[in-house]
Amino acid sequence: MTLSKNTFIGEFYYSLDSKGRLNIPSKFRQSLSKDNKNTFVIARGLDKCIWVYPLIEWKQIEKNLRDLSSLSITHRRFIRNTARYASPSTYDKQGRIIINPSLIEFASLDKEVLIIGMINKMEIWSPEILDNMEKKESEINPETYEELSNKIIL
Amino acid sequence: MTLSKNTFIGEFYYSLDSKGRLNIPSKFRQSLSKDNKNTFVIARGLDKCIWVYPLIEWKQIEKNLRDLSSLSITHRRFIRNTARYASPSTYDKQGRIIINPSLIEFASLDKEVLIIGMINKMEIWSPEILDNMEKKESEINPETYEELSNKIIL
DNA sequence: TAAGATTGTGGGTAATTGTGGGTAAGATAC
DNA sequence: GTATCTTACCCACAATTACCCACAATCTTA
Repeated sequence: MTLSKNTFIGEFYYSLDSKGRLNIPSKFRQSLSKDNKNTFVIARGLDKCIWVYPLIEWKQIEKNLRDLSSLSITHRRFIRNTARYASPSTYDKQGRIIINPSLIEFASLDKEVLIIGMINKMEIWSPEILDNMEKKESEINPETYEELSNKIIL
Repeated sequence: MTLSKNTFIGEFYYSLDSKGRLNIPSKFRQSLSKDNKNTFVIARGLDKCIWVYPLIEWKQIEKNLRDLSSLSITHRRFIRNTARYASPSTYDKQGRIIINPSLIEFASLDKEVLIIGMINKMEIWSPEILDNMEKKESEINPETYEELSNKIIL
């Protein structure tokens, strides 16, 4: 069953093969709308992971980036860092995308890889790296948590 | 008799079979609205149990999560922790959903399972785990009741 | 009370999915 | 122009998942 279009939830352990190919979970493929043209945009995450956007979602980000004024140094740097490492990737008939070597290195990916649904995008992690980060990070800031609990009723 | 739509009350002891299938109580199925498309979303509870949302209820959560910006690390973590362990499950002609192994492990489920109606969702418990928790936890703090009394009229 | 419908539980079969490798077309370097 | 490397496409196969049928126990209804 597919829920909302272009929305991803769940976690999946998949393997990155010797050619740098990674399967997109079937559930994720099914939730994609046609106008994505079987294409994702792959980029550096803000954490030590890879972000994979459906084309449509990425276009929205591009639109938002356009609205940032380059007069601000912060804006310039943000746009540069976001756009610089992004690249499109169409999946093959088996449903696999190719992750380029520089991103594999950035996320320290090995053969076993963890794919996490993050609503508007997916994240690709080295399981070890994510474990370490979860341990290292302190608990979620209580104040922000309060703020979130007002917005979101679980 | 079914009361309000997509609202669950009561408790039921059911069994989890060898394929990880769990029957949804008939009473709960009857109270579901059509637009749920026979689908639930299963997720980690904040306690050591599993939360089962009707599709419609979950979509509201997704919508709220979508409005959080990934620029905030707290938001990212919140989205990750919420979305990661969630997965959709459509029930079969017998009215059963599949609980995936990682959630079964998380909630320490054995064959006998307790399903509790929690108004907007249901909870799935190992009866032993719930007993232990109830024993360990002291009574609900009287002050907390005072605070609640401002929000809820019984 | 008896007959029929509904419900909870179990298992078998067919379709789908994840993964590996081979081959041909295209790009690049010599 | 040829040789080497890269990239996209195709096929194969094992493992998992989804779908179907069966049946006993319970509940409903006439």
